[in-house]
Amino acid sequence: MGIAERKEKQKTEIRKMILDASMKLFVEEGYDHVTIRKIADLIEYSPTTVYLYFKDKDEIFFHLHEMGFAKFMELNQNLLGIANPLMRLYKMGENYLHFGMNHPEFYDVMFIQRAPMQALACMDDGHWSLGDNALGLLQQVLQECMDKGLIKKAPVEVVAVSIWGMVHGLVSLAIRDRMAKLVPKEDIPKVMQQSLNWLLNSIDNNG
Amino acid sequence: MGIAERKEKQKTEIRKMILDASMKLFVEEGYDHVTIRKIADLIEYSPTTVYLYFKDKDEIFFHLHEMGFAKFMELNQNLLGIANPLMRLYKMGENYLHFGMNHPEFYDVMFIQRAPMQALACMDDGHWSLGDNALGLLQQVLQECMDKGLIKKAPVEVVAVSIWGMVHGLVSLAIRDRMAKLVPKEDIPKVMQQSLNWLLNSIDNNG
DNA sequence: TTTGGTTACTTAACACTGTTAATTATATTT
DNA sequence: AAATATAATTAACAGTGTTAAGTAACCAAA
Repeated sequence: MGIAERKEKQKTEIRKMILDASMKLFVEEGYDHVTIRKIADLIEYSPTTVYLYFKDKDEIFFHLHEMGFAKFMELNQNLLGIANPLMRLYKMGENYLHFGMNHPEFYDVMFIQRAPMQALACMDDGHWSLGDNALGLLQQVLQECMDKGLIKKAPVEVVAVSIWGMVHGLVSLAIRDRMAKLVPKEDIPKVMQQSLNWLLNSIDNNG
Repeated sequence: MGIAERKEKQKTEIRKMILDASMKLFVEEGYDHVTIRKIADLIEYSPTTVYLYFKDKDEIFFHLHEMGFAKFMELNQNLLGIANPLMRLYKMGENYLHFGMNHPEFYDVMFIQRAPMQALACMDDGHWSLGDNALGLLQQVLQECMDKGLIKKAPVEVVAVSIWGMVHGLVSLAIRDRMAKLVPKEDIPKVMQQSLNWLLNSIDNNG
């Protein structure tokens, strides 16, 4: 059936057009400016056509959220060459902070907005695999650090959540302007770096 | 001028009515369900009347944000009796976590949403005094701990931002459903507690 | 090739949202 | 009582997500 195949191809093609348009609007104008009508304008279809390819707006944001994770994974390729797990842990934190500050829109939809999680809840496998994988990596590194006696022993889940909590807290306070009045805007990256240093130093056995 | 006084009184009375209605909607239905028209319905005025008392919706959210801080300060009264600064620091963290988990809507408008900060930016004194005061308290406690040799010495600003970052991170991840898939919902408060314990233990000199 | 049926897409509309200009009603002052 | 200033309203604009109903395009069988 060559026809069915072609149809399928066209369908995924339009899906891609919609996501590309959403992405463009998202990156250039931000979360709030991604509207169904603007997407439709960009792909030169009527607004209702969008609903033939996606259940609702949340589902589109879910895919943007996935693209954000892909971008983040890409950035984390620089971890592969680092043998020392403690150094790798440090670099992971640095990557996280950099990603959040350099791509606040993506960070927003990945970790702050409710939309993608609501779309996820309406899916067959309601598992947040991308987020879980990321935290899994963190847990692995921590376990390795503990096994080699580089950091103080403690339940990995707790330490992982704590570290993730801190870097997420720093980024989200910053991009939602809760730090600007307290720490001069230009100093924020530096202070974040210092916070990360301080935390990892506190748990370092040779600190 | 008794008339001017009475007028002034009426004006602030209607302002209060608007804020009370907003608060009611906010607490009962959440951030997204606070609309100008619903507020107007509750106070039995037309929607446009709201604009005679508040510049825009963000300004209303700014006041809700302030009410949230008032609520939080109230909760923190239990710190007054604690002489040991390290114990006080611990209780502060606990209060923060409890407040966030028990009043997610308030936490949202206080630390996550952009609206109140935008309203604040349009004011004469664009200073986030409430947030800054809260962090000031944290810095004081930390300084006291360091002076008494209870925790390792480090730049207070850095440690303060780090701790705030972590508790904020934990709460905001939780209330935006980023932890639910990873930590069973009923275990979240316990894990948070453990995270706080772990962090404060890490910096404790007698740990 | 023409008919019938499926699929793809659009038009029109609903029920909302924040916000503003113009208008009416109310209260105060002359 | 008439003129003026203030308060509140109606009507509307320009958006939003989303759905029901109608139209055009394509493919399969007669």
